[in-house]
Amino acid sequence: MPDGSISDVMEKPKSRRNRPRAEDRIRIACRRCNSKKVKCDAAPGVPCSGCQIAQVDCTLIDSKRGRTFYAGDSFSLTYAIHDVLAPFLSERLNYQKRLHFPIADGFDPSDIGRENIVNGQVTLLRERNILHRLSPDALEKMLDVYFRWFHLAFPVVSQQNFLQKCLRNQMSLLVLNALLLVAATICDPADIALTGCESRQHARAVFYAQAKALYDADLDPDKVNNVTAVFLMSFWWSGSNDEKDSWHWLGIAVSLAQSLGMHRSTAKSHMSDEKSKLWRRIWWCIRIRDTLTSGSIGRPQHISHMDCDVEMLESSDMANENLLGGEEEMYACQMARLSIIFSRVVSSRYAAVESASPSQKAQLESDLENFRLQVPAVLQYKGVHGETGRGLWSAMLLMAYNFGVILLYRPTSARGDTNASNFWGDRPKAMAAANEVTRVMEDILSSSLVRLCQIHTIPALFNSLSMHVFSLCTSGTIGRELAENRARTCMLGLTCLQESWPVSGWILKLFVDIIERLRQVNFFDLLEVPNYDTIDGRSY
DNA sequence: CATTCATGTCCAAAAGGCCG
DNA sequence: CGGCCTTTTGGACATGAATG
Repeated sequence: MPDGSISDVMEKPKSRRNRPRAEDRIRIACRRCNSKKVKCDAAPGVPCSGCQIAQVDCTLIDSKRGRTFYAGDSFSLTYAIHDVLAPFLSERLNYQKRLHFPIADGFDPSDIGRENIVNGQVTLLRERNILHRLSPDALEKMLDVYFRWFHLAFPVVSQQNFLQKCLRNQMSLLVLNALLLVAATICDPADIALTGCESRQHARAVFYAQAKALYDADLDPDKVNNVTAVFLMSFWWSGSNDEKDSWHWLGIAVSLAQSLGMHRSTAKSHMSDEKSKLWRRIWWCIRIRDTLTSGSIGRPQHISHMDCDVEMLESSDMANENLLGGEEEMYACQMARLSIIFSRVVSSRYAAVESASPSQKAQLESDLENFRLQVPAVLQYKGVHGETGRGLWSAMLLMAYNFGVILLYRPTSARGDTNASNFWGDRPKAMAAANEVTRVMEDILSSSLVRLCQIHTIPALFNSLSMHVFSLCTSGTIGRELAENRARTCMLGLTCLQESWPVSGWILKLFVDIIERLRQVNFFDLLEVPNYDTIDGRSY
């Protein structure tokens, strides 16, 4: 054996690569060589020897080098456009009547492939070293919290179906983690320990990281799962410089949903009744959240009313989700109705281009009033019951309603040109709404259910706070006293809310900082701003 | 300029096919 | 079934754009 000497064998584990001469490497290989992973010698205009022998067309691969493409940031968008939207559009031509076709269908839950998908998801998380699994007890507890306190406001998953899949270990880890992110946000402080995390924020971060990794890796072929998960991820917002905030994830949810055609009626698409209902619920949840988010952070709405013809959400759509009373059942439907009006308030009053006419304004006013009148009796606010949580849904609805009222009526500074500012502003109505929000918050605070508040409580409170500060600057002694107390209640509410929603904390801090600065400049001497920088979680 | 990272090439080992 | 040849595939390393 002339060659197989010992030294040869010893060499093997190290590097037995004889410097590949960079010279004979070709710039771009042809398709065939590329797929076969063999050396290619194609020159411009001349087929490579491999293809010549095989007598096939020698075409160079479509290289991505030299193109401006940053995969990380826009990954989600890339997915939405290339993977979902493109096939949708290309098939659209021969698809006139039916709006939804099989290509958009997700996997059947009973699919054989489901196990592999779950395994693939676990593998990815393990590789990234971020796999965090809950004990069966903890999982059950968190799911319970989710379905008891969140699901009815945003019924984006089918409870029965999901729980069954959990038992069979076939649920999408993507959806599960997004769901746990929400559960960790609103669960009882005592439950956090069950998850094995140090704090609520830690738990939130853990579940978010897992969901995001799974989403980015694009491991779940079920497109509806992706929509659902991304929607739930929009409840994540870590701080003011987090680019991937609620608005970002919502935008993706909207985009993915629209590319599936969720914004269109499914009536003519021969879809199963159950699926049709689920789609309708998901779509309305996205819409509700899109308008409320837009109204609170002042960015444009993703969804245009004109593009949608999904039937209004009805309580029958919520069917077979086990309901305790009428209140929960009606909540989402009422929010859906409100979101339509809310959306118009935002787009007509706060559009970049002013176009609303007095009659449109009057229409909005009467629509809001009528909305309140038609709210079913079970959802009319009659206080919050601390033990059972009864009344919380009514409270949330009332908050959202008043949030809309404030947005519609809040007066603008009288300094500027008065024409434009007086057109919309109606201070007494805005004040009344702010006071009502404050009263409701007071009830919630004394019921110790703050952590269960929906996220729109924050902008509602914050807007009320602004109104109180407004009257603080302009009222007489008694008015000031009242306004001061109300402002304090709002701040207390916002402070408590930050336990669940960190956004609340930093918005409040920003606000307090600004007021501090104004005081120093002696614009007006304001209320004592309590120091909320450090919160011990108990005694406020 | 150095570093980082996704993308691309192609070596070499494994797997597959065929024949006597 | 062993030897020889072809095809497939894992993965080391090169490359170049983006970024520090």
